[in-house]
Amino acid sequence: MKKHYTLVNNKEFQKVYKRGKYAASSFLVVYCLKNNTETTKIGITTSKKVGKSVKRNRMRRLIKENIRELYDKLNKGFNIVIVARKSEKYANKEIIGKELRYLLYKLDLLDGESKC
RNA sequence: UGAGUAGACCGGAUGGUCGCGGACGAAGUGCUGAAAAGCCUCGUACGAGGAAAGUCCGGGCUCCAUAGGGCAAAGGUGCCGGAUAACAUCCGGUGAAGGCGACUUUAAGGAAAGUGCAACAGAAAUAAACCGCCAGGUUGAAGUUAGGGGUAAGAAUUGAGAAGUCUCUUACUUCUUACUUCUCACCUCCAACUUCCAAUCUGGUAAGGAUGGAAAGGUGAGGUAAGAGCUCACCGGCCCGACGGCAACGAAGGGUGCUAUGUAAACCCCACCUGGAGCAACACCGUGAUAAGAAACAUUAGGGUUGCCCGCCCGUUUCUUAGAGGUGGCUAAAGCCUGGUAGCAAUACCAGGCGUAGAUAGAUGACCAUUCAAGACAGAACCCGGCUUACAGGUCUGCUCAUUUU
RNA sequence: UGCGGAUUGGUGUAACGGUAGCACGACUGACUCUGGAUCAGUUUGUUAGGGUUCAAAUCCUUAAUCCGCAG
Repeated sequence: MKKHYTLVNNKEFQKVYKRGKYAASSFLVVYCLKNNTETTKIGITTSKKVGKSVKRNRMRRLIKENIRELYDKLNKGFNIVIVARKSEKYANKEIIGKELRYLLYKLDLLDGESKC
């Protein structure tokens, strides 16, 4: 995931929160909004509710790792924000990946082929 | 062998595939650009901690103020010596407390400069005199002794008188009176003395008195009217103190019967220290993204509000206000490792070597295999020195105590 | 990142270093045919650890949680 594909400014995040669709599960919340370009930009936030810095970093890395695999399959032209809700001790890549794919499919961002 | 105590160290390892960060190098007329350079691609080595944490202290660095120093305020520190750039840190020592011991803990100046506070309880709280104990006076009560007076009764003796018995006398008996002696009861007066008696006054005393954190040295003996350092012995205290130590302080010895509670982490006094703000500081380049408010226009359409309704939100242009963004600061530093010298040590000096993350929404992850003790606490954000707090487990060393054997 | 403040029963709040109080709750009983109201009673405590003090909610210190302000 290269740098210029990530959301940076607080304003962009606020736009997505205000005007976008969302879908939630027990671990994650995904927001999305059309941005009228050909690239998809992704932002990840982990609030302090998740835990201390080690837990927050762990959740962010797991989400990143999953996004790295799914990035090419996503429909283009969206701003996506992924929020981590809570961290479980035994959350690993598989569980996060399942939920992420389910949520993206729900928002029509993912083709039906890779649905699980 | 067991129990304990002090210190040092480690904080999963190895290999493979994919991925991330900055650095260095290389190639390509691939893209942008006038160029420098940047992006893209490939390769190389490197890439979180003992606490990176909390932000509790101290500094470097930057800006502001002063451009000379002092005072006050406010805050801090507080046994002594040393180390250090500095410190509330560290090292060594002193005193005190705890432990059989190794050892541990210690904000440890001043209470005779002053002010304040000490609830409740208790007789009394910083000062004695409520009870008690003792002595003396007064009064009362009781008792004892001695004396005086009165009333009533009895016994004995003596004297006198009268009567009776008897022929008379003597003698005997009875009665009355007086005196003496004895016994007993009651009343009264006066004196003296006594009291496991009571009241009150004066004085002595600090032994004893349910309390309290604290009651003004403790224990024992003598002493005393009762008591008391009143005296003595031991212990404790205070003062002086040869001598030792740079100092805190220790201390042989001598003197003194000893009047002075605690609290300064209450105010305070004394000594010393501190100008303020912080890398989101600051410097440079720079632009028209964005936000807020006002006015005008358009529309009741569409979208969002996770299924429906109500309600709410979302547009364009102009003006005003704010100033976004990027680069540097940014890692070579009071640095780390090894050895030597000085020092008990903290540490200092010398020599050699290494010079080791630098992100900017924030880089360390995923999967597989092997192995073991099955991996805790936890993620750099300008940088150092400390402190504090969290932490699975493991390794090593010194010392102490107990038991067993020799 | 820096600065400041707070923490007392279930809730809101008092308390000079000296017995932790008040109101609303909750529970129990009485009254009532029953409930409400009323009356009587009970329960629940200083964020945590250490220190100073004879004695800490209060003073000092270390930690935890929460809130606010600046940029």
